[in-house]
Amino acid sequence: MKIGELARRSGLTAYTIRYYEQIGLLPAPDKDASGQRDYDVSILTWIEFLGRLKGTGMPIREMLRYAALRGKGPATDAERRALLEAHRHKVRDHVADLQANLLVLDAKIAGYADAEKRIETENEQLSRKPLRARLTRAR
Amino acid sequence: MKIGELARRSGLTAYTIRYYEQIGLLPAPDKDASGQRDYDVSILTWIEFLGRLKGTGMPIREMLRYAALRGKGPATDAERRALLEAHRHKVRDHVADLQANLLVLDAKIAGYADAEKRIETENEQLSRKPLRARLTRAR
DNA sequence: CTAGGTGTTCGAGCGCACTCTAAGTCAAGG
DNA sequence: CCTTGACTTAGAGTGCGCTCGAACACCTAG
Repeated sequence: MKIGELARRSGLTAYTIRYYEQIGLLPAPDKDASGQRDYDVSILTWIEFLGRLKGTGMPIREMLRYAALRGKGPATDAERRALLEAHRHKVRDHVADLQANLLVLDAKIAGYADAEKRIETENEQLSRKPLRARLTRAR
Repeated sequence: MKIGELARRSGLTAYTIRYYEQIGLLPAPDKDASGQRDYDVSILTWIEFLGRLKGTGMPIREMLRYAALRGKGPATDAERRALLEAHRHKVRDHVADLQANLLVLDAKIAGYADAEKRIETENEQLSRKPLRARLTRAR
């Protein structure tokens, strides 16, 4: 698989794929006779996992640590697991934070909704008499 | 209140406070005779609210839109409310996303845990005989 | 009177994660 | 053959949100 196809299939741009390779997040693939990158499909699994880490806000530096451990083989399993667990903790905290902030946001929105209602009520009260007057006059 | 105290009380740095003022996120406060910023405590409420928006990932550009509406008075209430509601939607989606990614992370971690258990079991099996042998010899 | 601490402005610099430009190579199709 | 399009490299540029440096002004305590 050449870089263009990998880009299409992974959702990354070719630029990003080369960048990830450059910083060591993706392993350097084999190159064909004319120097073009030739990827194995298995890279997609790794990219997808990286996407999960990124999707949970893991900075690239930390993904690099994980990638480095992975490169060293199964002896690093425990360390990798610890890294993921630590990250999971952070993400959970972050989610809790978001939810707390959402509550405040909800309250603020509810405040606007109330204000709107009060104004509607006032308008009703203001228009009740003129409305009747109009109807009366209409007869 | 001078900028240093506001920094302490708001959690922002003085640098950030000036920056926020510069981009229009904070209103320009009165200046005293020698040109120093003199803040009203009420600014703290606004800063705290900005913190909530930031805490939910709202980009500064959007906070600026909100701040601008706020500056135009209560006529913009409906628009402000709409802005907040749209943002709330995004945040909720984001939280859902995070949680989905967390599930994948959990599965990955569980995978490491399983691998570890399998190895422990193997070690147990490998060490069972020698262990007994040792205990037997110890008597 | 002077040293230290806090404030001022303006513009430059930083860390992150890409994103793109330039100049060139190469394979396949018309 | 020649064009087209996908690829290659090194390095520059972008957008975001700060963060800091330099040079200077001012107040307060010793």
